[in-house]
Amino acid sequence: MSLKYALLGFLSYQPMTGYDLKQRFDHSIDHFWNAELSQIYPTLTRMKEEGLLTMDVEFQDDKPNRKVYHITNSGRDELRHWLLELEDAPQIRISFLIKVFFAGMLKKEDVLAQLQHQLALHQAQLVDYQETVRNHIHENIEATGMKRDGEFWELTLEMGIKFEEGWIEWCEETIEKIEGMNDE
Amino acid sequence: MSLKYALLGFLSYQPMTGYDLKQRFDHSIDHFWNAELSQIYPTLTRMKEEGLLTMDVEFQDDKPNRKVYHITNSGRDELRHWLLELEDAPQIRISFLIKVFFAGMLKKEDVLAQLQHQLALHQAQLVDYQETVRNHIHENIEATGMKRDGEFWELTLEMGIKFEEGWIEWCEETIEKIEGMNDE
DNA sequence: CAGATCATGTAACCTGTTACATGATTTC
DNA sequence: GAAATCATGTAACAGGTTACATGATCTG
Repeated sequence: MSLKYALLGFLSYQPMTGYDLKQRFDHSIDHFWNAELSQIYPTLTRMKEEGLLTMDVEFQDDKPNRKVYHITNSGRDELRHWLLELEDAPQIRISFLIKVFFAGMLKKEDVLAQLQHQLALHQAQLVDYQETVRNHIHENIEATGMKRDGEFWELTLEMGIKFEEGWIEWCEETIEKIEGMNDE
Repeated sequence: MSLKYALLGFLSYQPMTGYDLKQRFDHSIDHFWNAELSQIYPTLTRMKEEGLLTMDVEFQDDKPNRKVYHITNSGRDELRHWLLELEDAPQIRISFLIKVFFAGMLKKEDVLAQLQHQLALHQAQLVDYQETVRNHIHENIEATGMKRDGEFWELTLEMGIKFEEGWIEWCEETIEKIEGMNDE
């Protein structure tokens, strides 16, 4: 249940609603984690029941009331404890590689179409990281003055960029190799 | 439902039992996909009901009967169709990066311990790919004579290696950066 | 006038993991 | 004597996605 800890993490910065948290996910950690509102809301409710959060209601006439969640000391302890737990290597699931694995039954041109498509996706993703995501992070650092934390935010972005660069290299190398195969 | 297509892929090579298929998963595609027997068995049953597979029972006295699954023409069509569908960029979930993102609240040495742990895991994984997995693939190519297919099997391994190299580089760079930070 | 933003949720579904059940044979 | 191999499964649970429901205000 990593979602819980991501929520605790953001709430350790400041009290927020579920809706606010979803925005933080979209703008800061989308490149390695995200969640839908339909998952966030019930999770916050459960975390409140567990004593990790408290909730204040801000009444609104025109919209549903804002439910502002605050982290408790117990929540802070649990977050800190989780952050210190050594993490296993992530397990990978890439259905695209299943396609590559069984691509022997396809014509060269069909495999190449797949690879060129992936290449384009990863090139676009890389640009998005280097521009949009990087800007979001920098804006956040300036808006909050959280310089030390910001260094860690940037490190996660660097990993995202490294991933995409790896994909792009592999796609390019693979396209060349396949072009060199004889299509018996 | 990529599991279905991975099963169809292996069964397009030759008829097999669920147990055999699990072994193929472990030895060939574990670095980007895997499944438990408890998921494979019911999936095969369902695929048979869908007409993608047929089943022969080989009676055994001492062990449960072997249920050997064969791919049907319909199964082959569905596999081929899926292989041609352009794939979206894989979505990533790396809980370790949540830890990095919120590492600002930790002491330098605690963050470094995490990173050194990850570094070691990825170094070990890389060696495993370069040795064990590569050997499995080569043995399979020799045992089956599937040279053209084998080229694609190797390409997926190359991607696994590229991933691990990326992780290792990032860990090393990150460890240096963090060592250079002042721990206020 | 359509679509995004704000703001909350519930319900059904899909995928995958863990635990449990059985049991003979082979290997260390 | 313990653990791995062969061979099948079921049941409960966890996590995440998609669809549905509501509704005002703001933006293009």
